Amino acid sequence: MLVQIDFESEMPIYEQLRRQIIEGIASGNLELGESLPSVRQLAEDIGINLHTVNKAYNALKSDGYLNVDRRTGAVVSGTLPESTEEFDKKLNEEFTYLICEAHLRGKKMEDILDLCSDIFKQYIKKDK
Amino acid sequence: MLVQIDFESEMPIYEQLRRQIIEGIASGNLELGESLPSVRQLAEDIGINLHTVNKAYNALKSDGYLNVDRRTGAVVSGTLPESTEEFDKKLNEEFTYLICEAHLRGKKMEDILDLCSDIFKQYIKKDK
Amino acid sequence: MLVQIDFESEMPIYEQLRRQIIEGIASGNLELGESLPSVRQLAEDIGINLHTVNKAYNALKSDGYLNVDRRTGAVVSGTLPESTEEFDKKLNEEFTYLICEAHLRGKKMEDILDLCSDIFKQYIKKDK
Amino acid sequence: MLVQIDFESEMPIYEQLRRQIIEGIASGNLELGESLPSVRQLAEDIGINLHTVNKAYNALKSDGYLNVDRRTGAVVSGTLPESTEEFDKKLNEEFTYLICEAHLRGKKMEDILDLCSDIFKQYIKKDK
DNA sequence: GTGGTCTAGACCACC
DNA sequence: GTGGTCTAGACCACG
Repeated sequence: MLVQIDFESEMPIYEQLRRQIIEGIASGNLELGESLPSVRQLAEDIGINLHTVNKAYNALKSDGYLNVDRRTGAVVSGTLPESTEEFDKKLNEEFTYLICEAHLRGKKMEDILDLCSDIFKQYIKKDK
Repeated sequence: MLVQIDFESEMPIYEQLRRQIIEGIASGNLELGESLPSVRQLAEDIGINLHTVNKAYNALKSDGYLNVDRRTGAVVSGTLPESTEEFDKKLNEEFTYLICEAHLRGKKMEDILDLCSDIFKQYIKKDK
Repeated sequence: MLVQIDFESEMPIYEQLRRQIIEGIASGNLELGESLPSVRQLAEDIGINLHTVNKAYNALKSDGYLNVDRRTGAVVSGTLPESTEEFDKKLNEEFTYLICEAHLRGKKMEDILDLCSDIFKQYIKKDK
Repeated sequence: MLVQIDFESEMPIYEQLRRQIIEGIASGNLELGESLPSVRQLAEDIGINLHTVNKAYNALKSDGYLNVDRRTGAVVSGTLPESTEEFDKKLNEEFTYLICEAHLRGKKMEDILDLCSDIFKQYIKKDK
């Protein structure tokens, strides 16, 4: 799996990494149960500090996406977390904001729905 | 227009404010050309720092949503900004991440499309 | 509130700190909504690194005991987290282990119950 | 006696093993003077490293729960260790922390005492 | 002045 | 060799 960090971005590096791993799992590039590189290895590959990788891994761990300990290293969780009320709320808020701004920029409802369908078709290759 | 700040949120106050103004314009609660409260006034109403409101207004100005000058105060732009390549890219990235995580949490494509439609119908009341 | 770290202990410093803050809240030495020292301040007082304090604060934050952000610093949460199935399980396991070992060391059921009552009476001064 | 290791747990394997042996002795599943499997055997049964079993056995030995030597293998002590001041202190500290956190999660003194009684009745079947 | 992020480098526990 | 902990010091975002 390829990781692409934008060092100019306002988004923290660990957050970019976190998101890309989530996208990797969703798209099937990372399979359930698959091992991830060690923090040191990945840090070296990307050219960042190992603590930054560690932070991303631990964030994913506490959300239930990864199992990570010193015995096994980091492994994609075998069973993914269920939807929580909190997540639904966050999802709703984010979508609301994005759709509002998209509307102001001239996007129609159709455009948004098409965009979502396209993303779904392009990224989501495996049912979990 | 009512502004609701969540002081416990991870999201910076100025960003919460910025988003609510965008949502206000999209929903028609704020009309094109309408005047916003002065920086000082809004800061006092919400109970936040004056610089925080300023930061939100300036961010909206540089995106073309507001016109701000010393004499007239802050006014919603009469003509909203066109969609830019940069914006499309950001929109695509955000949607991609959200949809991937939603998928991992068990959401189906239908759920997402329904959510988008619902938001559109609920929030977007006026064509610009 | 007084913090006492045992630098010889096997228990990580941040974990000792975390526990003492929990005990402080339970005993009423720290009131709901009360501000804690800044990470820098507390780190200096104790003579440890600020990142270590930060880690303790963040652990307490993610368990819902503290609110911590750069606007307000660290504050004891106004509403404490509810009991979760996970917590109950952990509690049960820990008590089971401790009681078994205590039994092997000659403690009777009465001794254990007395110990628990005593701790309750000594530490828990306020109903939340 | 059945040993159940949770490889996902934060707790080191040797510590899980150590605790389960203590619980086994307390519950009477392991009798005083009873032989334990050899390090090699147990390691193979559980599917863990030989050194890990060794570490658990040695910890139990130095606490007086096991006699371990090259000829006889590991045997549950015929006479269990007395309570020490050090142990009492540890017990007190652990109970204090657990009770404080339980209180914050809404447990009443009654709940805690009931839990302790239940565990005692369920686990402790034989007097030593 | 507050916490957040990132880097760097050290030592330790576990397996 | 793996992650965990701790230290140290720098810069930034926020209010």
